[in-house]
Amino acid sequence: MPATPRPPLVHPDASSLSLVAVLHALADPTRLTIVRTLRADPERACGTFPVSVAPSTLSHHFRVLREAGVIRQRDEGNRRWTTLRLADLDARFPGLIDAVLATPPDE
Amino acid sequence: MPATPRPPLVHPDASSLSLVAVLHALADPTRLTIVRTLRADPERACGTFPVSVAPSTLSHHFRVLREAGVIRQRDEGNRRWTTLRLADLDARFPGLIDAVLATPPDE
DNA sequence: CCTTACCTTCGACGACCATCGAAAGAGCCG
DNA sequence: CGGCTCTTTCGATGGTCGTCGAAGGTAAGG
Repeated sequence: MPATPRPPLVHPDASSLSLVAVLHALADPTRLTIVRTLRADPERACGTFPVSVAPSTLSHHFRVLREAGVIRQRDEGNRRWTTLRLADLDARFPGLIDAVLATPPDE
Repeated sequence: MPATPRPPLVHPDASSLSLVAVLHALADPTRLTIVRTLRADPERACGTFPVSVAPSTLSHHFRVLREAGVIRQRDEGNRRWTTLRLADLDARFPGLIDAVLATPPDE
């Protein structure tokens, strides 16, 4: 039995993003840390984020962000690379992600 | 026993608003309708919002918005008037509330 | 004083959420 | 093949959320 390849990641279209879903995805401290980290470093592997939660919990947060359209992920070998969908977000909700990212942490 | 007057409403300072709390307050369809209605009409009584939930549920949503610093409420006679804290929000999170309000409903 | 209007609080209920550990899949390398 | 790394899925758990109805309290007016 041949090994099945990784199932392709699903990402919502840029034009179909839901405001409530995006706001909900951003309304969590851990996910906000992920988004802020991604702004500084455009592409990171999953295991390299400065968050203190279990790997399975981190995977859950990536799924929430991905299904809301906040991040895009692609597989390369053993790693899953993550990027911010900055242009898509700004086209759909102009100024929103900039306003969120302009606020420093711990405030 | 004399009747006790209405307890004063508590509102967080403009400088102490939490980004996560504001995003969470906005990440709900009913509360988003309240905020959008308030943009068109600067001051409304609680019972005059075009939402289809029970009065007790509406009261709950007002509390979430008020404690996050999104709205301000004042009592006058029997009615409770609600306003958007637009200036406070824009001073604390520049562009955020504008970006949210720029997105039309049902999108 | 009694009634009506307005809004809130309380208690309850079902749904969802953030979190974890255990297990497993896919890829890479010796 | 065998082991190691990276990441996900599954099941469970404790907590929070949105919702409602019932009850209550304040205000205004007959």
